[in-house]
Amino acid sequence: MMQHAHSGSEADTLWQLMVGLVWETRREWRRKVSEVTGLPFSRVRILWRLVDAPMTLKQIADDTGSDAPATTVAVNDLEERGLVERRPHPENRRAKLVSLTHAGQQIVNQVQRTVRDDAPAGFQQLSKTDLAHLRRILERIERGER
Amino acid sequence: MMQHAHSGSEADTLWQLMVGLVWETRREWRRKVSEVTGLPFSRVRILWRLVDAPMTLKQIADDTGSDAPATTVAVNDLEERGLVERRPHPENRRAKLVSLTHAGQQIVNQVQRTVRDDAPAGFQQLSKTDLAHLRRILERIERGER
DNA sequence: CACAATAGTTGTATGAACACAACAATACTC
DNA sequence: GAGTATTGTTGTGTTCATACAACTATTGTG
Repeated sequence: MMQHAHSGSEADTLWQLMVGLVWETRREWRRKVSEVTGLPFSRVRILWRLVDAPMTLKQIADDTGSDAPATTVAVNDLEERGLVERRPHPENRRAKLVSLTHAGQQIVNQVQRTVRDDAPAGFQQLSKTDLAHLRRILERIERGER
Repeated sequence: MMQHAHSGSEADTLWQLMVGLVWETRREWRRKVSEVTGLPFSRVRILWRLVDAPMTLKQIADDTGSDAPATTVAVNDLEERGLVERRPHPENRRAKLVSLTHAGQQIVNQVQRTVRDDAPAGFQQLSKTDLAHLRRILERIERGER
């Protein structure tokens, strides 16, 4: 388990603890997602973000932390695979809206169906009360996020 | 925010929630760690694991999920930089023990000092009671891990 | 209208991660 | 002791991620 010990507040300490729990499980999960979809993980990540609504390339770039050229390449890749399509932006002729095709949506569904991301063993040992506490706390953290 | 919605148990749902909170913060954190150390993240990861005790290459490989050749290359790199040293294993002449040098330890210290990984804003709004709950629950999860 | 800013594209280069084949040295097992 | 398994090394190739330069088209601003 990786330690990120700091001399910060209790909140920071607990954050490190939480990160440690989550972090090491992600590598295997990513690998499975790639395996199931036959796509690089970065591509699946984009599909995921498009589920809610179409996005411009700029939005995708900002959201994924990659630059414009990388985003163009990624979207080209997805478009050539028929998972995504570019459409003109109704209000800005410079921009293009990228949206999921049916096939793209199916990929996302497939991942959700196929790639189990079960809670680690320790989770299963929590009492109902603890689970309720945890839910309340996590939701509070999430609400305060921004 | 990425969604990993499943139709699993409450524990799994909360796990998804926790993963979502942690996941998106890691990219930037990794970038900073690499920037500060001048090392690929995979190298720092190995240094981190050596803080507690020396490990054999086999152990490092298993622990990081990479294969033997990749581990050899990584340790070569770290050794050439003087951050790590190979010593014969006292009980198994096939194996070698990899341990941190003083310089290697300093890199780890430097990361801990330099790269802040503060808890997200929502954390700061938790009451003392909630923090205590959270600590207890996280520790329980961690103990039940294996 | 001239100029700057924004959105996207193309091309190139580089570093990182990962996987496999082939091999050497040591340890274990029948 | 012969055969097999373990530990580590070397080399090679592939895929991914990332960053930058140079460019077009459109929009906004003085």
